[in-house]
Amino acid sequence: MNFASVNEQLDLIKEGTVEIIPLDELQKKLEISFKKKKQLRIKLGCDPSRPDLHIGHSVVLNKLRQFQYLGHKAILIVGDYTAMVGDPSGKKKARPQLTFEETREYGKTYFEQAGRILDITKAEILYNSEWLGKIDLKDLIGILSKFTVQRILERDDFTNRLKEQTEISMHELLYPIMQGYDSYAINADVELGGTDQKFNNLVGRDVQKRFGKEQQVVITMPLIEGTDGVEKMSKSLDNAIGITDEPKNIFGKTMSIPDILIYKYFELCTMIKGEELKSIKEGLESGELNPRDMKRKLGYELVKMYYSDKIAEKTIEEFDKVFIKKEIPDEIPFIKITEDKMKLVEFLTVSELAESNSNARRLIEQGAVSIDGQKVTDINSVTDFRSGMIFKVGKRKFLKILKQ
RNA sequence: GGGUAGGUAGCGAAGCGGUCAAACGCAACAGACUGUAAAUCUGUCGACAAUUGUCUUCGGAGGUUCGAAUCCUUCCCUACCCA
Repeated sequence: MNFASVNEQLDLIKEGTVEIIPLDELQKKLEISFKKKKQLRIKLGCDPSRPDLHIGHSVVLNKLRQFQYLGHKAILIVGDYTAMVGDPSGKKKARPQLTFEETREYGKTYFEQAGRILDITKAEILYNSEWLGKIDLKDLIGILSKFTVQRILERDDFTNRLKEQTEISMHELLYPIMQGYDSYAINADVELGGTDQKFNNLVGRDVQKRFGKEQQVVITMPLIEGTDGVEKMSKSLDNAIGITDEPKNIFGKTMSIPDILIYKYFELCTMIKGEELKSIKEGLESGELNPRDMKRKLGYELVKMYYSDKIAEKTIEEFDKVFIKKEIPDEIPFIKITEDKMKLVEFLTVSELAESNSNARRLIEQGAVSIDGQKVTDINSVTDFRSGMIFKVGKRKFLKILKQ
């Protein structure tokens, strides 16, 4: 294994990070690793309950990939133990407790998706039930006695929640310690995480210290805003660009982000680095580069990352066709129809172009529905089906009729 | 164990006996416009039926009333204070 020089590694690692705590320890670790030709162990914890990854998750995964590229060992920890215990912290609905089988299944999905970014074959994959499951109450009390309530409550989240009077359940207080114990159990040299994980990851350092191990370095990465430009990217807020989304959706959603987010996405979600990245930043700031064009490029890069350059080109073409030239895309989903005619409202609902009959009527009233380019505004209209007929609802829903 | 404040549509948050399918904000959807699924503006945003009608919703279950999200009983859940 040949490593790049320590300084080269450091420069690359620093890119895009928020904090490296502490930086000099990282340098030391890299020096030792370089001398002894020994891989550093880079830990990333993943939550098996939500296996749909989006490009917000990719920020940290990209960093992990970079470590792999530099020759280090990526270690993915699946938090199956915590998932099996079940986290009831959602306000009203207790999250369902996952079974062993489910955690394995979700874990698998996670690796499948993370594998689009990482070289999963070279990563070490561990389930924290392996060691957490063996801790009995006596051990746990021993571990807990090394921490104070004050220390755990220091965390901003908890302070805020106390202030805002939202509940904090007991096990949430334990989670940082459990996560920290993972670092101890696997001898992590570095732990990666979003800035929201800073506290947890720092507790990892404490646990390692208490148990007489070398402490890990904590690297935090920014959280990115979702396509709305305001809230943190998250699937439940419906502002996420999923890495398994269809190409046209990855591209389209990218085109819908506010201009201020363009650079951030380039920096954190694509593989563009160094000079090229810098010129994008400067071009956008000076106004030399048209934000629209940069968004196109961003969308292209993202589709390329998760699919291929060919598909990315095709996606751009289709986008131009539909949204700029207002034409019909090449590939349209189709529906097989046996009836000769049907009320339009009813058809829109059964074909799922509209959610309900009421919704279908609204869409027609709003002029959102057209058949073969002819706008339909009569909510009582009856459609005679013909093979090849094309329905358009709103800007981006198309459906072709195949008569049988 | 005692007390207090609460649980309202995807979220946040009004309403506190009829004019409540429920203000307002955000999100979402549609239209216009454009540089794009950006910004801005306009409209829509429970379901069914259609031109203002019916049905199901305001933590759950009962009850009072011509009439309840609004009052009563009871149960469940949450936060805070006291013990």
